[in-house]
Amino acid sequence: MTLLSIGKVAKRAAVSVETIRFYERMGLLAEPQRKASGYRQFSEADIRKLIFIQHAKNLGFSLNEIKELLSLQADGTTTSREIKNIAAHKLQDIEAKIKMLERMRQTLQHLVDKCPGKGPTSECPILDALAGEC
Amino acid sequence: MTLLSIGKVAKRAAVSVETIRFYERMGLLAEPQRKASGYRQFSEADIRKLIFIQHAKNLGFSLNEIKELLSLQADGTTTSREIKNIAAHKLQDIEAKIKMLERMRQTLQHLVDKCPGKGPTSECPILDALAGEC
DNA sequence: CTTGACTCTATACTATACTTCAGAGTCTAT
DNA sequence: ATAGACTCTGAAGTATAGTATAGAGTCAAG
Repeated sequence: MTLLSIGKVAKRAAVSVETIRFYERMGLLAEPQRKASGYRQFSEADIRKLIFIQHAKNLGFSLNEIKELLSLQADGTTTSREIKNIAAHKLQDIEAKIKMLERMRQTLQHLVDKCPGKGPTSECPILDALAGEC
Repeated sequence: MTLLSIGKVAKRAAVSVETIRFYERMGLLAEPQRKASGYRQFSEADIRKLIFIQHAKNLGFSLNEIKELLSLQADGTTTSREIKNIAAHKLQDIEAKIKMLERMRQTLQHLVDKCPGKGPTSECPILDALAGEC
C-alpha cells in the first residue's frame, strides 16, 4: 500500500496538518508509522478515518464520542445495536437542543415584535423584559 | 439604600460569588463600593443587573453581547432601534442554528431508522454512512 | 548541491464561561 | 474573646477543538 505524508493526507481529508497531529494526540488516530527521519507515514485507511471524523462531527458528535465510535467499530465484539443506541442518544441530544433554541426563538421574536424600534432605551420593551423579575 | 454583601447578592440573583467577581472582571458589572475592609458592597440595582444577565444568557446572548446591551442601555444617546437590531440579529443566529440542527436531526434519524440494531459493526449502516465519501 | 517546501517537537495561545485553590484577613453571634 | 462563616486577591484549572509559533531538521527538483 502507498504511504502518504501528513501534508498529502491533510489535503485529501480537507483538514489541517495540525489537526491531524492533534487528533493523534487525542487518541482518535493511531500513531502512524514513521520514516527513519521521523516523518509520519499514513495509509488510505487514515484518510477514511479522518473523513469519518468529519462526518460524525457534522452530525454533532464530540471528539470524545467519535473516539468511542471508532473504538467500538474496531472492537470485534461490539454489535450494531450499541452503535444504534449511541446514535439514538445523540438524536435526543439534538432534539433537546432544537427545543431549547425554539423556545429562545419564540421569546426573542415576541420581544422584537413588541419593540417599536424608536425612542430611547429607557422605554425599550426588550430591555424591560430582560430586566423583569421573571 | 441598603448595601449588600457579595454572598447575599449571589443568593438573591442565584449565581455564585465567584461568578459575580468574574462578571466584574469582565466589565459586566461596575466595580462596587468597598468597605474599609475591602469587602464589596452592592445595591439592589446590581441584583437587577445580574438577573438581566441571566435572562439575556437564556436567550442565547454571549457575555460580550450582554456587555454591549448593558452599555447601550446606560448610554443616553442610544435608541431602542439599536437594541431591536441586535435582538433581530441574535434571532437570525438562533434560526440558523435551528436549521443546522434540523439537518443534523434528519440525517441522524435516517441512519437510526436504517440500522437494524443487530449484527456486527462491520455491517452497521450508521458506521458505513459515516465512513462514506459523501 | 542548493533552495524552497515540508515536517518535526514542544509549548503557548485562542475563545467561552466559569470554577477552584491557597493563604490571609474580617465579621458576627454567643 | 473566640469560633465559624464570610470575604479578599491572584493564579491556575476545566472543557472543547483546535491554531500558532519557534527553531531545527528533511525532502525533492533543478
